[in-house]
Parts: sequence; structure tokens; C-alpha cells
Amino acid sequence: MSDQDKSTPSHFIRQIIDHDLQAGKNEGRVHTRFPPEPNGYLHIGHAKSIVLNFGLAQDYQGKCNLRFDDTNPHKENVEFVESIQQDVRWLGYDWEDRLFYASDYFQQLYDFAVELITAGKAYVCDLDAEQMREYRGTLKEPGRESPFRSRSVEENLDLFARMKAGEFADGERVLRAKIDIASPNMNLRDPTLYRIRHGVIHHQTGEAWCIYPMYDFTHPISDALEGITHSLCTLEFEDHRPLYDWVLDNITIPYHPQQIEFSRLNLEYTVMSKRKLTQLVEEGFVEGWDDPRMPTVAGLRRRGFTSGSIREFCHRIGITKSDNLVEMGVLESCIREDLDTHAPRRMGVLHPLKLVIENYPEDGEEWLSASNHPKNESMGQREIPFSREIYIDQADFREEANKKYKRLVSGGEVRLRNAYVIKCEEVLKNNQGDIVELRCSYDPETLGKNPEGRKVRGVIHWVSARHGVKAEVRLYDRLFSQPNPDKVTEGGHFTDNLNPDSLRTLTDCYLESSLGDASVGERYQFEREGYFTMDSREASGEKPVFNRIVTLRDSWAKLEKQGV
RNA sequence: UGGGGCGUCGCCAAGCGGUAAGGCACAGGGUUUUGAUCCCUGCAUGCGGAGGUUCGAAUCCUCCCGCCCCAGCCA
Repeated sequence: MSDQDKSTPSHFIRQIIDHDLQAGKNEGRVHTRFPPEPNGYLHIGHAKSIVLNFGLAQDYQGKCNLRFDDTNPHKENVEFVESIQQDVRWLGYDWEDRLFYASDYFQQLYDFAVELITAGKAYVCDLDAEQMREYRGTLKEPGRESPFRSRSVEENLDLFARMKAGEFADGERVLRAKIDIASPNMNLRDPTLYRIRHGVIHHQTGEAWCIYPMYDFTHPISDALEGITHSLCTLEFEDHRPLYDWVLDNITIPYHPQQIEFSRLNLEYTVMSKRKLTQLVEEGFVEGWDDPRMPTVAGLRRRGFTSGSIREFCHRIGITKSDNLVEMGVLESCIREDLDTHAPRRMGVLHPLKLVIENYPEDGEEWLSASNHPKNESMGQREIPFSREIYIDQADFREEANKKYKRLVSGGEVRLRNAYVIKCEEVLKNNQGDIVELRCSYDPETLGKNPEGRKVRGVIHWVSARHGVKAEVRLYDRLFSQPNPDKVTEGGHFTDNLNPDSLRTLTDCYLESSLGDASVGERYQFEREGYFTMDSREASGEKPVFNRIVTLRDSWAKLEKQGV
């Protein structure tokens, strides 16, 4: 995998690591971690973090752990734990024997909390949530000390032990750090360290605990216990860094990892927040977490993206601290680049129009040889059946057109890809005036060579009517119609920006016969149409279903739009 | 003057005091039995703005402007 990937560009985190290595920090180790909360499926923003963390470990001969940040059992479950592991593996990374859960450390975390209490640096607070908010002050006004802040160490120890023992109800008490209730940094105004949660069954620890540690307490300790050297997270945790450091500075623990923040990925025409993705799934706006329109790793995989193209994308967008909104074109370019070199070519007609070659024998049939790739001979050839009746795409015929249009017109000639030059002799219409069939003639001298004395500019794809495989094809477009779906008018909702045409299902497509035994995981270029792959969920149905991964670049469509 | 960040081409992004990399997009041209691919060419006298320091500033200093994050017993 890694030897196929292009070299990763430098960025500020690599510079920090280089400096650390040069200064002899961390005994020359580089040890990162990817720490998802198992409360949803991974999306391409997580992929950015995965490629960063695991990629750094690879490049510096270091290690990267997979650690589930499972301190809030309320929203978490094993389905997510499993899908996350599958997605990280699919992206090409291996945590070896280093799969951890923050919940592995619940006992140690508890002991560290006791250490803080004993040192007079944490206290049990009886304020309820609303009171605490009030006491904490606002962004511009300092907070007021909790009346419980001055409890004795003995009382705090006793109360905390009873919290653990289950003597108090949810919300009745919390453990708080005693830092600075007037700090300009809200995170330092005596943050909550532990809360009480009865009646939830934790996916890893079951009912062993009824108190659960908060992220800000758990994360630095988990990192330190695992010997993490560089703890990479997104920008919104910048304000938490002083708290991260405070925790490690006030307990007895041998390591103190460095937290470094980078900006999260934003992609045009989609959403990345787990809350919104969850809503799309739960309210049925999409088929599920792996809906091919979703920016989830599972969705991209089902859509047909390769993991290499996603890694390449993550390298192209870079790592910085600036807010960003990346164009879809970057992702599309990555998958096209991959598939152009790797996907075998096939022919598939999406909007069939019947075409009869009148001077071709009624029961005639011949098998024509076609390259699987225009510039990679090692991909070999395939045989394509040709016969008197074929299908071409409706978009490849016009009764009349200007010279820019180089496909088939009445009385005109066109090359059938991998076959003969044909001429349109007659157009058949139904009562409504719709074109229903084309009657043509073919030039038998044009197989594998150009006709003499005239030029045929256009080439169109086709499928033999008798031999073609009937298939369903799903064409995907952007999930939202706005570059930034969060931009809504007063009182609006991001789902208002959903693109009603994000999925178009074509049920009467004809694919060349060799596609009859295509299997899941194979990707093809349907020439002149785009890249396609068999849908993994519909693979057992009687009719094959193909997903369009991405279109080909289309300069003709651009011209047409400009009114040429 | 709550605190913390960020502003370099349409979108990403290098640059770290010596005279603006690269990718995507876009525009021209060439090759082509895919209007694809590929190959050429073009695309910031300019780095949020204004001053200043310097022989020299995107890089240093000052002031100003804009955008993002923080008041969960979420992560």
C-alpha cells in the first residue's frame, strides 16, 4: 500500500516532530493515536486524521494506536466500534496489538482522581447543572466559587467513594477540578471531571461503573498511559490544552504528551458533523450510514472509491490550522486519477435507443476484440458480440446539429467504438413524435481501419441488443445543492438544502455481455460515461445494479452549457 | 482590550528576512477509434489593510479590519 502512495508533503506538525527528534525528545520515539468516540460511522474528516496519525507513525518508524474514547456510554454502541475498525483497516492501516479503550483505564482514572482530591485539587460539588452554569459566569464575566469548593479532603474522599458506590442519583453530584473559577479560559473554571450515570450498560464495562470520567480528564491520562508522544486533535480543542497540561502536571504520571491542533476538513456540498450525519440516517434522508451519497468511509467505499484515492485526497488537502472548505473537484480528481490507470474499459448504454443495421445479416453475429485499456496492453483484450440490432445512447443521436456535434445525425456517419462506421439512413418515430428507432447501414471495410476518402470524427459506444445484459444503474450527484449546507435562511434547516436529484435510478440500461459476471469490488470505466462498480448491497438480486462512482471529465457538456 | 486561533491565486497549500513552489479548477493548443487520458502553454509586480524597521519584508515591529472556536454533568 504505502509504496504506491506518493510521498507526503511536509506540514507544521512534521516540523514540530523533526525538531523534537533533533532535540532528542521522547527518546527518539514517535507514537500517535487515533481516538474516535464510537458514536457513529467514520467520515472523510476522520480519514484525514487517520491518514495523518497512522501516516506519521509509518514515516517515522513509530507507532499509532487505535483507541476508542468511550467515556459517554449513552451514545455509543458495538456496531460503531466494529464499523470503525473495519473502516480504519480498509483505509490501509494496522494498529497491530494496540487496540485500546479509554474504558480500559477506568480504575486508573479513578485512582488519579483520588490523588487529585487528596492533594486538595479536586472536590465534589452538589450544584445541579443549571446552578453550575450560573456560577461559571459568562464569556466576559468571571465565575463565582461553588459553595462546595472548600470541602475538606476527607469529606471529598468520602463523597467521591459514595458516588462510585452508587449512593447518589444522576446529576446529584459531580467531581470538579479546583483550578481557577475566574479564568478567562472557560475550560479552567473548575471543570467537571466525573459525572454519575445510572442505568446505562456500557458496551465494554457493562454495569461495573456508575460514574464516568469526562473527556478532558480521560484524554491526557489515556495518552500518557500509552506513551503517546504527539497527541493530534482538531482546532476546537485548542482552548482545552491548558487543562490537558494541568491534569498531567497535577498527578503522578511519567509521560506528558504534547497536544497539537490542526483544522478539521470541510467539503463542499456535504456535511461533516456527526450530529447531522446521524440525523440524515435516522430521519431517512439517506439509506443508511453507507449510502453512496454519504461522506462516510462506508458510503465512499460502497460508492466505489478506492482507499488509495482517499489517502491521496488527504495528502492533497494538507494539514494546517486555517479554516477550509475544500471543493469536491479535488476528491473527484483523486478517484479519476486512480481509476483512469486501473479500471478496465467496458461499454454500457444508459439511455438506450434501438438501432438496426439494415445491411447486416439478420442472424449475423461476430465477436470483436477490444482493449481493456487504451494504454496498458498488459490489461489484455476482451471479445464483444456485434449483431444487427444494437443500442446506442439517446444523447448520441440528433436529427440535426451544428458541426460542433460530432456524434450521429440523420444522414451522417459515426464510428461505433471498437467496431464499424455506420450511417444513419432513417429515423423512426412514434405518434408523439419521439424517436424510437434508427435504421442504419454499416461499412464492412471500416473494422480496425479508417474509411477511405472521408473523415468520420465521432465515436460512440453501443451494446448488442441480443447479447446485452440488462442492468440498473444509479447515478449520484452531490447530497446538497449548496456548497455550504449549513448556510440557511432565517429559521431554516440544513436539510432544506438537500439536493432532490442526488440519486437518479436508471432501470433499463444495457451493458456489454462481459459485465454479466462482474463481481463486487471491481471497478470499470464505461467508456464516455464514467466509472462504475457493482453495488455491494444489491449484489444478490436477479438484475445487476451498478453505482456510478464519478463521471469522466466532460468538456463537451461545458461547451453545451455555454450554448455552442 | 474576556480568552484562544486563523487570514498567500476561484479552492487547497508551500514559504520561516534575499526578491511568490505545487495540486485542483480555469483558458488556449497538440495527439487520440473514449468530446476521456496524455502532452505543451498561460494563470498572484502580489501575500487582509495602513504605517514602520532594513540595502532588501509574505516573512520582523505597530495599529487597524475580517473570519472561526469557547459559557455540556458531549467528544
